[in-house]
Amino acid sequence: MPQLANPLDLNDELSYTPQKGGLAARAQSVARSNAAYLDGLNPEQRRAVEVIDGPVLVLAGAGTGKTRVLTTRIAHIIATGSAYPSQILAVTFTNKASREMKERIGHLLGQVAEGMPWLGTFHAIGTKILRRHPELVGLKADFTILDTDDQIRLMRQVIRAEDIDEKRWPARALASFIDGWKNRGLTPDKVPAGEASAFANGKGGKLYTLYQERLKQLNAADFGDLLLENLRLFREHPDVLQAYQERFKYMLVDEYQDTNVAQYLWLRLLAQGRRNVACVGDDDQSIYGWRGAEVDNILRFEKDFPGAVVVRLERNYRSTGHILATAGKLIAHNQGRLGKTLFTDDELGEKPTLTGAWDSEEEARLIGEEIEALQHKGHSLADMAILVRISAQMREIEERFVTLGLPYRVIGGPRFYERAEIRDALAYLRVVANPTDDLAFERIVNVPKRGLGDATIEQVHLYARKAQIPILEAVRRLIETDELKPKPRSALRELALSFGRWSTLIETMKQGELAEQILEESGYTDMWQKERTADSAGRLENLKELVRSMDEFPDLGAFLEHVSLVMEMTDNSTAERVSIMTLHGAKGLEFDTVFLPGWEEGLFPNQRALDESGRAGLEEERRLAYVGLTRARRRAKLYFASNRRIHGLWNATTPSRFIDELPPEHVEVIDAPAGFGGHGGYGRSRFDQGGFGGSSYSTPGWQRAQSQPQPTQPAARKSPMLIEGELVAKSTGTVANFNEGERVFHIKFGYGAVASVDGNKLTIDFEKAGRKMVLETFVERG
DNA sequence: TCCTAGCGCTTTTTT
DNA sequence: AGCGCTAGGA
Repeated sequence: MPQLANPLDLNDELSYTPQKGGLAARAQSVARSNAAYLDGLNPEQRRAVEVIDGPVLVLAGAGTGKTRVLTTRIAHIIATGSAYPSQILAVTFTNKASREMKERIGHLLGQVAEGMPWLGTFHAIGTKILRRHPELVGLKADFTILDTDDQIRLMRQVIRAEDIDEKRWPARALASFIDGWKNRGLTPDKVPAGEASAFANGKGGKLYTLYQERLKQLNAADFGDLLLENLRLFREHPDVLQAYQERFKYMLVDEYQDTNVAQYLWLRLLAQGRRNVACVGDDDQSIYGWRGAEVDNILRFEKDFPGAVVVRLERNYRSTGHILATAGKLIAHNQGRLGKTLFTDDELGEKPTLTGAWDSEEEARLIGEEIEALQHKGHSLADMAILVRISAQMREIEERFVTLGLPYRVIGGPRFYERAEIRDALAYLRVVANPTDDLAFERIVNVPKRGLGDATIEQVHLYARKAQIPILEAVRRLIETDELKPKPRSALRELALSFGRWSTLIETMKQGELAEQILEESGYTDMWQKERTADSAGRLENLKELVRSMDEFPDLGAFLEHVSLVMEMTDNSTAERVSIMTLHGAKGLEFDTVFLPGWEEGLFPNQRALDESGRAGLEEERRLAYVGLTRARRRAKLYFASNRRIHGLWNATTPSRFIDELPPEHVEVIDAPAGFGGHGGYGRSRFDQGGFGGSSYSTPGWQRAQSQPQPTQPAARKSPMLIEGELVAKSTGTVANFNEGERVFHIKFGYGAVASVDGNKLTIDFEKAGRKMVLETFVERG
């Protein structure tokens, strides 16, 4: 390799000699003593591990030992002395995946894999590279990484500066345009003209350019830039690219089906050097098309790398036979697959079950009952999960679990570092660590309230712009003049002095302690203590947790870097709980029992996915269903409800088309739910109806059935339906079909007049609630 | 400058 | 229904 000047001199690590007793040395001795790590691999896995030279594509179906192959392959490369750990590039999508991989490599080689500096997420590795050559892309080494929130605030500024109506062209929408472009590796000059003008009457491209300029002024990069700027770096500086191509003797990529264009280009540039690249993925589990992932990347791997070895992993070690057959039949309905058929030697096991519920509340109740039943049989709650299509489904399930006292945990809810109080605290710390971080400063300049309003902020902003200096510096200068009104002036002086003081403390104080002092002296803690709302105690608790976690890092800078790249807090709670999460969140996980509620048209497949992406959207939804089913080791339990509340309104729903695509011989249809309304069957229900001991008929569907006819509900149910029929017959009566002008009564909105009729949807002018659109089934003649 | 009533939106989520 | 944001008034 050519001699390169700093910081391109990569020889430091390339000339590395294995330390005595270090990772590589140990691994080599493992290899010499017969490569025990290869034991237990099936022939395909073994091939995926042992073919280390040249391009390899591993098509790894769900549960076929993908992670094992990846980690063993790394171990093998090291153990055979083919490369040092520091010469292997291994990329994942999530921090979780890279953590897991680090751990498992450590296990394989008998110690923690600290010697793998280039194992990480795309973004972490992109950042690492950028921090080595920041000046080549117009940044400084301490550049700030903006999260989505910062990003949108900055775009809002840009939009306002251009005098564009924010109502019509919200920053959020611009953010998704720009994100989309960055995902595709497009710098402002490369965006197709048509797309660039789609936003804000032709100003989209200009806004993108302005936004990028602002980022550079602020010495900041957003998530997209972490990769995009790498691409620019590699393209504009071939010597740098070459140095990395030579450094990375072997490359491994996890979840290759999820790569977007930018990531693909990045990988391709690096892999063009030695061509020792192994991509592992499953086209059937590609569920991130909506955020730019290109399944095509996996489909065209063989074209990009002629002569690539393709290995299919189809032996499934996770699920029992019926489950696998069900999932396999479902996914076979997709076209354009690379085509894998999973098989297992495991027993057939239990058939997946399908249960129809009256409404979503009953669905939640049935799930709760099933969980309790399993629990009584000795199953652990930790081995069960409920996988939903959208987060909104979680609420009813949670409510039910709270009623039952069933411990649960929601995975992937609002994230710790995204909570307002945490972001505020972090903003203080960011300014202390880097006084030029304008966005952070602006965030907390008036939090807690210091009597600084828009007018003052605007004034400071203007001054800073004119003088080309950071805002905090502008504040320092302005308070020496008499341009500010006395009150804001003294407030700003106080704040500037505080920041000056805190900055000097960095050297001497441990970061956690410093944070505590800052939160105290700034009045931030006070602010929440004074506000006695329901959640203020929780917020103070979060702040404490933040301070506590900070000291695990060597210094403030390391902590902040961690926060911006790893937006999650490690959850150490080991308590035994049922997990509730979205199907997306479940990828890569597995459970003995998986509950899959909400298999209804419109919800799953999701109507919006269908509307926006048509057939491709439908296929992605189907892959999502496949992912859901294949999470189950022993039991998969599917549910659909006939009525579901959407945005507050009850809607009649039909079962998902995916249900019809399941193989009947492998699925058990649970007939009438064990207890319409709770316990026991028909007779008991009748008894309950008398109202003794509290009626368990509390579902809206039931209440509705009691109050009015249900002409739109097909009489599909068996015994419960009969009861309902009886009740329906007893209640008011006539088949509802409303005419304009008719006076009606709605249980919630009261009396009103029908303004127009559209199928079963009525637009009604309510006397109290105004004009609303409601379903016909919710009103009666008044 | 701060507070509040009203309006509009609402899939999935990582980094 | 529920939330967040904005505009407009005190």
